[in-house]
Amino acid sequence: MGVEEKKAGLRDKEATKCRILDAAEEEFARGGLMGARTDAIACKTGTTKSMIFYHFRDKEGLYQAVLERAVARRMRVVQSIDLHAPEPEDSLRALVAALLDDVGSHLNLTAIFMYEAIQNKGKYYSEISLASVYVPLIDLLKRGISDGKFREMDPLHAAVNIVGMCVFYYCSHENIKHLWSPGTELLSKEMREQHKREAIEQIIAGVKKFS
Amino acid sequence: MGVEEKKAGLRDKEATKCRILDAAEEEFARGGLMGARTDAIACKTGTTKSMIFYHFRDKEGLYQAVLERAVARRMRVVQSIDLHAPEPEDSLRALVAALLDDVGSHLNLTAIFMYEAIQNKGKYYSEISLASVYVPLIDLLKRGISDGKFREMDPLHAAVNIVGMCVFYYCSHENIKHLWSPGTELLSKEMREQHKREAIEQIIAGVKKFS
DNA sequence: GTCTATACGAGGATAGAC
DNA sequence: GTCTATCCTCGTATAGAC
Repeated sequence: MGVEEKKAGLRDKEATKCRILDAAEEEFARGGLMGARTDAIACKTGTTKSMIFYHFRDKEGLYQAVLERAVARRMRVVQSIDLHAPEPEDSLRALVAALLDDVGSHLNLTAIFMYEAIQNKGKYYSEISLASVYVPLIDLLKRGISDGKFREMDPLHAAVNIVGMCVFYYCSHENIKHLWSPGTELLSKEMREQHKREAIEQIIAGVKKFS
Repeated sequence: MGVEEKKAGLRDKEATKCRILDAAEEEFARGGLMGARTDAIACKTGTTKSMIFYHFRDKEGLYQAVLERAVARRMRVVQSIDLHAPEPEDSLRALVAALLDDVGSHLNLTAIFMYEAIQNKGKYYSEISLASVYVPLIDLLKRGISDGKFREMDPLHAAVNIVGMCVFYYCSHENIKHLWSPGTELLSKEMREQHKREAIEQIIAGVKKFS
């Protein structure tokens, strides 16, 4: 194998797999497992369909690989947050902010997670990977409740509702944009920042105890 | 045409269309426009594929018809609520409760709306139909803010976030069920009621002004 | 208004050369 | 490890009989 080829990634196994995964991520984000077309993926990679089946066995295998990489990424974001600040509110703000940033800057993954939920009913990821995102949030809410800083509430429902608030704007941005004045780009830096501020305040207000 | 045939709905145009729409609703809820298969729809109706194309021209036409019916239904729910109660909080509680009941008891429509957002980017419904659901909520929030009963906030973002909270639980129920103790059925009457209570309290707390 | 048969293209997957 | 050619099923859509 020539060095030039390796540099260009043309005959480098890992580089090729990565390129396929990137292209697949885009395509699965468009239509989910069912809607994605393998030729579309192949087309975007610059390689051929055969490479997909060679490296990932079949469409399902590719999907699983995409999903695993996506979950790992999201997991890293959640686990990078310090959840033991003295005030649970501060940790919650940090966690939600990080989640919103990640959701907003990786729209493909956000769409894929939503598809996985409604289309495949979570079949393709383990309970562990889902829990790794929710459990820190749930634990944080529990701590706030027992500290008397948060309302009495069911932390599971609250956590799910919080995640829902974080992702819904981004899942439906093309859909709801007409609510704003014409031409408003919901994914612009300014709008994303505004959404973050609004969502955080709404989430905090929703769980905080005002006594 | 014999009366018996008409009674059984076998040669009744409207009855047949309705049966197709019902079956299509189920199928589109499974995989969206892209993922739905016309044979699956035909199979569920008891009629044949040809009937679908006869009555609705093509798959897209059928999808549009399903969506229109769905939007009309949701619109009726929203418009049935009295949004001018003296206390905006009371109207908001009523609106959210009605929305949650409708979302939870028509899961197919809920999934279809989500698909329409992420898969088709709202292409298949008019701006008007979307607005008809959001605008009453937005107006209600505006009233609450100007009355000094709700926090200072952007009513558009808040409305989107509220809808997100209402639908996310139901969109991802199969996905998140492992967060609860094994065997918990998130769609049971009890869990739906609990989710409604929790969501309403979280939503109200999220917008209310505690001065 | 409904059914059967079928055209035809799309899409997932494989074989085998290089 | 990569490419070309190909197979074959599935799925949309139509034609035409009843």
